[in-house]
Amino acid sequence: MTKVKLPAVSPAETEILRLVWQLGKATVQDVCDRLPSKRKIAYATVQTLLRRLEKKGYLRHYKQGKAHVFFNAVKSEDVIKRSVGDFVERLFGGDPIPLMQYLAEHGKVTADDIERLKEIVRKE
Amino acid sequence: MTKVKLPAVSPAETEILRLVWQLGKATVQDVCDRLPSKRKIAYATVQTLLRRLEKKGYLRHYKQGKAHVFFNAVKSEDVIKRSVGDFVERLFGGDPIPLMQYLAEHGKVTADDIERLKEIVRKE
DNA sequence: TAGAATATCGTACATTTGTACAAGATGTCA
DNA sequence: TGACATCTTGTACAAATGTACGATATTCTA
Repeated sequence: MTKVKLPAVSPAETEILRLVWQLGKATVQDVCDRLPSKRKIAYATVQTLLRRLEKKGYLRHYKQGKAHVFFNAVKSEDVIKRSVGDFVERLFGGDPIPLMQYLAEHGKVTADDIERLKEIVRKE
Repeated sequence: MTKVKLPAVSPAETEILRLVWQLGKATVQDVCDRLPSKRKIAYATVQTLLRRLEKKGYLRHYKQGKAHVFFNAVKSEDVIKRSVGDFVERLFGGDPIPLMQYLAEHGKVTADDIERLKEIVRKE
């Protein structure tokens, strides 16, 4: 297997990476535009984050006019797997149930949502 | 309200904090002992983490013999709320459902677990 | 085609984080 | 009481993180 371990994605990087996933592909400007208005962060900062994500191997880019268009270079599943795994490990000692309970209680989760989860679990 | 915003808890700190919660109260040694055997980390490092957690306001300690016994100083709920909130925000844009789905698929979650979640949701 | 926009690039820099050694303080047991 | 085992304290330090300025390059547009 050719699985080279990628460097960890920092929180701020994660935030940006997610937006790129969401957009499919995106320039620095695109990402800036999609940032929640609360989140005040300079264009240059977003740029640095994108650069770092590329350097770490999570993104790539091609040029379009003078702008760089970034796009995903790694299955987002993989990033999620690792992030969630890490997170659950540290905060819940690896047990996902307490996290799900917490989310059920505090996230706006409906009975329907749970019903759908049941489907998922059944299919294993 | 007297809610002073506490400094963020770093990942490594979170790991340690959780162990203290689990133990109720704990000396440096106690924490070291409960570390998963995979996790190789020096006594002194654990100590630093505990010191930092205390400085940040998450822990306190009293003395017992020559050792410091650390204990929780903030409702763990609060820490969890913030950590999970942050995490979900960055990786899922604030929507808890995809995370739950991910967990349902990849965590070892049983139908029973889901049933219990339903109870929780119902009670809102 | 010159200037206005808009991008990237190089660089910087204060903090935070993760990790830990060395020295000094303190408690314990023979 | 003195040696031994333990602890805490002070301190260090490299790497990662978050944030961004200034200079330079590249495109439009009037």
